[in-house]
Parts: sequence; C-alpha cells; structure tokens
Amino acid sequence: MTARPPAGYGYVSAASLPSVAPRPTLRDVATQAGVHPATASRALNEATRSLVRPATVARVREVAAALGYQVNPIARSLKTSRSETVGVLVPDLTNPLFPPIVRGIEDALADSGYTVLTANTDNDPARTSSNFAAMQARQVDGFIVATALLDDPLMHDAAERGVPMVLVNRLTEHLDVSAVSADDATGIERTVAHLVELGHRDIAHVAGPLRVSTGAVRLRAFRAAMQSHGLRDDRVVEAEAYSEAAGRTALLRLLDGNRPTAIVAGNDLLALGCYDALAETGLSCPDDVSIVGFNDMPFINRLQPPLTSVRVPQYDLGVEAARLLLDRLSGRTVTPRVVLLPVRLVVRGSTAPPPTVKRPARAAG
Amino acid sequence: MTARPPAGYGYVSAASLPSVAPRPTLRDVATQAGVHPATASRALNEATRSLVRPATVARVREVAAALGYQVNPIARSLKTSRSETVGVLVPDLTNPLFPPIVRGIEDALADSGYTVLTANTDNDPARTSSNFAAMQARQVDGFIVATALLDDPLMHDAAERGVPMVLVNRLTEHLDVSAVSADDATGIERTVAHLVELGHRDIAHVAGPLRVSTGAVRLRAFRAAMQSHGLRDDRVVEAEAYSEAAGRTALLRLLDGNRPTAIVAGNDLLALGCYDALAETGLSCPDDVSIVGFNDMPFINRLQPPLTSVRVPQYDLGVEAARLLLDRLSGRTVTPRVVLLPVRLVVRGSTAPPPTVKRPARAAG
DNA sequence: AGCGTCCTTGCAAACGACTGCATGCTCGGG
DNA sequence: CCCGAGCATGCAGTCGTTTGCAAGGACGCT
Repeated sequence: MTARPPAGYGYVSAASLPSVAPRPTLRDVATQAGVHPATASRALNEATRSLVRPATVARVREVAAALGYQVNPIARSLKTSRSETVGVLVPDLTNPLFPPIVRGIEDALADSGYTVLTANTDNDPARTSSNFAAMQARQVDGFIVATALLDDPLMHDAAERGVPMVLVNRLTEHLDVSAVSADDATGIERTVAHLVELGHRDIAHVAGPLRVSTGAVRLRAFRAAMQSHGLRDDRVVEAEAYSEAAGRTALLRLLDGNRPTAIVAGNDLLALGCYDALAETGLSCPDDVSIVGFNDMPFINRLQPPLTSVRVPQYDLGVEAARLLLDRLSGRTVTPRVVLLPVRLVVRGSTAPPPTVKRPARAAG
Repeated sequence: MTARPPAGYGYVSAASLPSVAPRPTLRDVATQAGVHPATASRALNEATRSLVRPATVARVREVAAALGYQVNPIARSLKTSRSETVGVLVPDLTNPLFPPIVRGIEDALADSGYTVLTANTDNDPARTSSNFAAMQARQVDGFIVATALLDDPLMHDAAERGVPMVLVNRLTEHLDVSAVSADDATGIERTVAHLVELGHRDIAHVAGPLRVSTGAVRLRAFRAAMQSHGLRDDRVVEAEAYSEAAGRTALLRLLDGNRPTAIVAGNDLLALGCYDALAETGLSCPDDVSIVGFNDMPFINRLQPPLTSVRVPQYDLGVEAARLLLDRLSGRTVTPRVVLLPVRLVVRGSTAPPPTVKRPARAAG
C-alpha cells in the first residue's frame, strides 16, 4: 500500500496549484502577532478580553482579521464541552405546523450565534431515543422538543438531570421543564362561543389523540366551554392521529348517531378529514354542518369552503422557545416557566348558523 | 469570589446524590477491558477492527456495551477533521416546497450516521455567507444547497476548491457541481400538451424570476413546447418572486392586453396569485381561463377549483441529493453528476376546454 | 534450533483551543 | 532605594480520539 492522500479533495502536489490553505489556527495568529497562543485566545475571547492589555488585544484582533481567522468550534467544544448548538426534535417536518416553529427557533438562536441540529422523530420511541442520544453525543447545549413522547427514558432522565430543555406545543405534568404553547384553552373557548352565538347547540368535538398533550388539553377545554354554556359536553370522538384519514374515520363514526350541527376539530388536518367525511355522506359544510379547525395552516383560507380556524402564532412559539432556552443556557433563569401565547379565532366560510330544518316538527320556514 | 460550580446543572456535593456520572471515555473502556486506549479505539472502529484479534474485539465491545460507551464525535472530529455532519441551506423552510426535501435529506443521511445542520438564507447574500461560513467552521463534511444564490463568493470558492456540495432544485452552469432536480422541461411540455389537447391556443406563461434557475428552465421549456405545437411563444410575463403576490401582479399585467385562455404558472404559489387576479377581474377559472401550477404542493387539491399541477417528487429529491453527497463523501464518485427525477402532470379542476364564446364571430353553440 | 514474518498491541504525538498557575515586569509608597 | 502589589503574559496540561511507528510474541520454515 503506497501512501495516498485522502481521496476526494482534489489533492495536488504543492507546486502545481495554490494548494488549499488550511484554515489559520490560533497558533498562527499568535505567532504572527508575536504573542503566545494563550494570550491570543484571551484577546479573542469576549469574556477574557479584559485580562489582556488593550494594545495587545488590538494587535491580535487585527492579525486575526487579516488572516481570516475563525475559532474552530470543534476544538473549543472539546475543551469546554459546550457546542453553541441546540437540538430540535420535531415529529415530522412535513407537517405544516412545524416549519414556522423551526424557523422561529433558528432565527432567534442564530442571533446568539447558535446553530440548530434538527431531527424528525415520527413520534417513534426508537427514533426519538437514537436522535436524542446522537445529539447529546454531539454535545448540544440544550434541546427544544416538539415531540409528543416525553416518556422516552433517555429524555426523561436528561430532563431530571437538568439538561436544558424546552417544550414547544406540548406540555407535560410529569416533568419540571419549561414549555411554550399556544393558549389552546382560550382558543377552544372562543370557538365554542362563536358557534353558540351562531345558534348551534349540538356541538361535537373530534379530538386529537388524547395521549398527546394538545389532544387532552383541547378536549378538557371543550368540555369546560360546553358546560359553561349549559350544553351537552359528551359528544366527543377521539381520532387516532392528527391526520386527515383519522379525522375522516372519526367523524364517520360520529355521524352514525344523530348528527351534530357543528364540529370542533382538534386541528386543521382533522377538519380536512371532516370535510371528506361530510362529502361522502352527502352533507354540505357549512349548510348542514359547521366545522372549525385549529392552527390556521397556510392556504387553509383557500379551501372550499375556507376553514374557520384558531390561528396559532407558530413562528412566535419558536422564537419564544428559543428565548427560554437561551435564558436557561446563560444561567440567568433556572426555574422552569410555562409560557402561553395568545391565539385568535379566524372566522371564515366553514361556519354558519345551523340548518333550521333540523327540527322537522317545527315550521320549515 | 468564592469558587462556584457552573450554574444550572443541579450541581451537588458528591456525597448526597449519585452525581451525574460523566460519560465513559475510551480510556475507561480500555482500562476495564485491560487494553490500551489505542486498541480499544481500533476494536470499536469498523475500519480498523481487522487489526485487532477477534477475542480482544469481543471483549472490548462487551465492556463498551456494558458501560454504555459512545464515541465522542467532537473529539473524533478534532482529530479527523470530519464531523459526520452536513449543512443544508434552504431559502425558507416555511415555503411548503422545502420541508419534504429536507425530510428526505435527513432520512437518507441518518441511515449513514450523519446529522444535519439547517439554515435559512432567505436568498439573502449576507445571510447565505454567514450561514455558510458558520457551517464550514463547524467542519461540516459537505453541503446540500437549495438556495438560489451561487454567486456567493464564499460558496463559489468552496465549490471550486472541491468542497463536497450538491444542489437541489437549482441548477447552475457556471459551476461544476452535482445537482438533482425535477425534470421541469418535461413537466412543462406535458402541461402545454394537456392544454393544447383541451383546445387551448392562446397560452400564456407567468414565469418565475429568471435569475432563479427553475424560472429560466421552465420558461425555456415553455417556449420550446409552444413552438413545437406551432403556437405563439411570446405571451410571457416574469414574476418578481415565487410568491402569491407576485403571481397576482404578473397576471394582472398580462390581462391588460387581450387575454389568454390558459396560463402556465411557474409554480403553485404563482398559480394561487393568478386565482386572485382572476377573481379580482371577475373571471372564472376554469370557465374563462385555465390555470396550471407546478410542484403540486400539499392541500392544493383542496382549493377551489382544485389546481392542476405538475407533481414533483420532493422527498425523493432530498433523498437523491443525500445519496449523491454520500457517494462523494465516501470517495466513490468524484465527477459531478446531474440527476433529473421524473414528474407527473396531475390534472384537476382548474383546467377545462377554452370558452367558445371567445371567438364571437363563430356560432355560439 | 534459529531467524524472518506476520499479527497484535502499546506508545506517544498529534488535532486546536482553553485555563490554572507561575513568572516577570511596572509602578507606587514608605 | 527597596519591596510588595498587581497587571500582563507565558507555560504546559487537558479535553477524547486517532494513527504512524515500534516492539513483542508466536509461528513456520529451513
């Protein structure tokens, strides 16, 4: 075996091409500035800069700039065991709920020099565990978690050990961690109020999976709201997942009995599924049944009919989560906080007064 | 100042709690297995395993498993100057085109043990540069770039220096890098053929920005297709961006003259903008004007009317890009390749035969 | 029986930055 | 004029792995 340069990098003898100049190291800067690497390090480092004579600082920084020096985050991480990187775990980036959140996180973190490692868990325990472990191994300084499963032992342990962690759009009662979420309860409350105002009395709820915190929270809010209006709060069916298919199935099950005049769907995807179910049953929205979604996904205003939905400030959710984490990382805040962001009911074409023909005993007019 | 443990990690005196066991290091494994760290390293490392006696390998691996040892990627990176990490640059994760691509990339890379660093550039040169630099500093092994701007000097230099890089959904002629893209030309060709078959002759193109490669490619394809049918190929207006607003503006400009019976939009967002413009002008789609989009975004089948569009296999685009990059990183392939993935025209309600009233001289029937 | 050759393993030097400690210098006060 | 304090800087070890080199042992062959 003859010695070979590593393949793939267009390696050439130094004579022929201006061979790729290796990135300058701290030592290069130091030498060129006529100081010891330690001094250069201190001069370049915000926190230790005060230990170095201003003139020296200036000289070092000049040289560094001239050489285009950038610290090697890897070497730094090895020594400091921090990485200026945070891990973001989402179930599925393809779900329109998450991109704005992730975007908000990235924007907010980038301002502080952090970068983001993302992974999709599909809410699958195995994937969650392995992704989480991989991120921990890469020394991420903290986590932002939008995944449902907090039962993951790895994650649970980590949280209890005090690994910085913020939950987005998911709450937990078992664990003492910061979380930021939309004010789902108020959203549901307004939704119910809106429907009641339109004249609905038979209102059903197609709930998201109850093992997911949003599913449980919204169901509870639905019950509370219905009770406060003195209405039956037990017309509820749980969807198996937050998906169109699950929404369709759930509503079909519900329509089997005597049908409600309005449906509060656990989220927009479920609402879309409800559209399908209604279409299959020959019912019309909103003439026969009104439907309200949750999240106000992009383009949902262009559906037929445009969906009334609760707008969740997803981007801000991400930004706020990032802030919480940054506070935690900087040591400013240590006690977990829960932040609820306000929501807004956006009324569109999918909600209308109930059909009066519903009570055939009365006059049809 | 009394010495203080670093804040925020629930630090306690070693006696009171089972203090957080630091992750075992290679040295721990070695000691416990009664070998030198170097041997342990070789035993644990796929590529060097053959240098170690099988019995020793087994012993080391057992101990490693028992201790729950995982290599420290940071230390490894420092030594090998590779990071098992790739950088992904997208303009905006919030644009529904990109999540599936990113997801495909992540899934394909995860299988090979790579993790993904993502950043949004907004197609802004400054953001692009700084993100790119930050990723390079973090020793990413390669890049997958979905951003329009290849003029970025940093990126351009990097590409020429042979930094592994794959373009997604963007092509370039100035640079010799691998790229994977949808077969846009064929998509447009099929679109035009479909419209012609329906009876359309006056077909216009609302093109995406021409400085973006997809904009240019699709325009060229449109011209070619029209010519091949012997039709006028100059009814074209360029949108300033791939956005609904730009699509609306562009079409309004176009409708000023005598109007076409069908519109080929540069992508779905532009098509949505066209919907708006038609609505404002009191025209109906598809009765007065047919519209075709590009990309087949999620939920676009639920619009009013459901949009005929060219389906692009976005997820596969991401997977393929990841594969190309992996090939490159493993040194198997060094010559750049361009991969075009097949597309499919999905016909829905936004396309119909042209209104016959258009030629008032003829019979109205 | 001796010697050469693998094969297996150990040694130690990196990779690049950070940091506790030591050192040398300057300056001021008595 | 001397000494101590304090500031600025240098020294060297360290983080956890990888890897070229060398050494030791076992084995086969003559």
